Amino acid sequence: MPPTIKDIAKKAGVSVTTVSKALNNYQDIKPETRKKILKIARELNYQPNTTARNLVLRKTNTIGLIISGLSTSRSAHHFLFDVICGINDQAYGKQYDVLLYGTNSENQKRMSYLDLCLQRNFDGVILMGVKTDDPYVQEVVEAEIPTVLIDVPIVTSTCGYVTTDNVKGAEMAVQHLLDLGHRHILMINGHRQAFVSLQREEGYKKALEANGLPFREDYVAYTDFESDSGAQAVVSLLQKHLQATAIFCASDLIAYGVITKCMEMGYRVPEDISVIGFDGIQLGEIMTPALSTIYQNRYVMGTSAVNMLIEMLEGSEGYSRVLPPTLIQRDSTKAITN
Amino acid sequence: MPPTIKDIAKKAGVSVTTVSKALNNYQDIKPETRKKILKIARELNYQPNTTARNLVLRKTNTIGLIISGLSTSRSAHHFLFDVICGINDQAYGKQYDVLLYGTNSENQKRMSYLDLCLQRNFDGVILMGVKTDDPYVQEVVEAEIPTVLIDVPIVTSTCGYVTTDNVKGAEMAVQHLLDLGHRHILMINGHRQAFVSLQREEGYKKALEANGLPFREDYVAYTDFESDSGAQAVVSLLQKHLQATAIFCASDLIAYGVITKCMEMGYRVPEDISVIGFDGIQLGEIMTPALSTIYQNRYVMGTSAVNMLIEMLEGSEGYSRVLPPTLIQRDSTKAITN
DNA sequence: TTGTATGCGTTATCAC
DNA sequence: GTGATAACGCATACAA
Repeated sequence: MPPTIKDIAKKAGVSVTTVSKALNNYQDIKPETRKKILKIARELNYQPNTTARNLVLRKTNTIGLIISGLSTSRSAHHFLFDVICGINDQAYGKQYDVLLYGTNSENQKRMSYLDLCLQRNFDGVILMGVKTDDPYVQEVVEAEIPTVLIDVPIVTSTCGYVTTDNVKGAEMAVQHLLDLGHRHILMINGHRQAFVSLQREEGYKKALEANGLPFREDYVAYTDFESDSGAQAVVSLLQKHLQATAIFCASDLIAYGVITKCMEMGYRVPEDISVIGFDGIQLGEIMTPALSTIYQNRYVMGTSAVNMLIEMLEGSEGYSRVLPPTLIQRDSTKAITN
Repeated sequence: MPPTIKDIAKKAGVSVTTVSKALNNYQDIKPETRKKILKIARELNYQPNTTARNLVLRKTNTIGLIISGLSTSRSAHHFLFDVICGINDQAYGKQYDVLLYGTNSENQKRMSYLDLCLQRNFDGVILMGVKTDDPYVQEVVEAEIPTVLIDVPIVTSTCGYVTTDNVKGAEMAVQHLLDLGHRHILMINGHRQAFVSLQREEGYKKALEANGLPFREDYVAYTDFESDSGAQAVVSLLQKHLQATAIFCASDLIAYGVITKCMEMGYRVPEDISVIGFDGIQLGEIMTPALSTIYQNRYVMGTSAVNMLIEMLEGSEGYSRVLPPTLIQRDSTKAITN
């Protein structure tokens, strides 16, 4: 049994009230008493019981980090890990604990968002990985528990979100290809249940139209963000559109699958076809050819989310924080030659 | 304010005891009473307050996942993420929560292992990423808190560990090179403060000696497991040992750095020099040439750790679980030609 | 089968 | 300055 304030009180010959006050730096305690109490606490190696503390203070100082699709997605870690690091570091600095809770679309049906949060007594939560048609997307606004969403654009008095400017990022990617002279640019998107897919497609469209080019639906294919499905998608897309000279991929992993498959099919990248990705994960540097891509700062997404959540915990309303993407030019894109 | 058992009791016209018992499936409750109570609980959307529960039960059902070097290491996620997924999945299935706690060597000095665990009221902890000279390595055995270490060989009544058989894995890697005819095999190891480095070096040594070859200290260089330092280390090592035809690297990232640098220096891989890694991360498939390596099942390390911890929580003593590595042959190793 | 009383470790109120 | 005492929400020994 670890020592409690009661043990300290007994040993010091004072009441628990006095001990509690001394330990919590109240000013109405005689300096000598405080000193004595602190000394005994140190001797006993006293550590306050967080559970008891949480109960009476009605605050757990705990952030629920709810991640949908944590384990199910093979590719998740490339994106998630840095965000988690950012969250962890920032939470640590602000004296908050992080409870990791991995879930998926199925489990979301079994336990409601509100129930989950109520049971765990989260002060607030950071929610990521949810799809547009996941139950939690609706429930999060009704629950009225301070929540920061990653990459899901919802703002209410208790909900905010942080995301990269995906529209802008996609525009930059496509504009980069246009600047290189490409006119027939395909897009291999993620799945339609991801907000970022919609946004990146919008950016793709905007860039084309800003340059007087038509948006063609049949230029776009959908995948699950993984390399395998990217590879699969590119085959039929390229066969249907032999005039294409460039491909914008909604993730670096898609781009990897696409490039590999293109080479298999006899295309040279970037000589015959330029490919650009999205994310800026380490993989892109390592591939041959090194991948041109749009970088999003995942670590900052994490720290921003924690900061926003804490602001909300202190009374602020939800808002949005949209981070700027960056174009990274490497070897998978090249000016068109003819 | 969320509803409590008191609210239910009032509404049902019974005592809180009855409610508590009904909710916890005690058998000495009249079926109708139970039914009524459950109905009201559902109506109010009652969720038990975990904090209060933890306090009285003296059990938090929470596993502390303490990771040293979570953010500091650029390469961490390749290894860590899968372990975390395994831990999360298994803990979820066994009704345990996972509190993520990232730390580093510095912070370990500021707050002792015991204090950290006492404050958070962890039932048990899974500890990973610690170096041989980190404070927690000593403190973990004194703390007497059920702990499972990842890749740190300590067994006491309250400590166990899970690891890959690194000696065996290294032997397999080196034997693979020997089988291909290589006789001058360099090793680029991780840092000396990692247990796995010591073990992999031992395996390297054993394989050489089993084949009647001498172990030469000057054939081994040390790095921080990252690609950059691998690249750096290989330069001087190769210059000193021009007869070398193969390199065993203690991580896939080191191998990547090594291969890149070798090519820069004009070597062909694997024609002039064979390179094998350790870990089996996705990067290896993507590199050119695709990396031969030793695969360790990180997800199972995670699930095993949770299982072991729960056994210990139920009274079992600490033990060790050593998982088998697998050789993956790809394109970075080749039979010697001369 | 149900209720009363007590305690888990802490903080807060208020009297002394 | 200090100390009873109640309260946080829940579980349980024991009495009824």
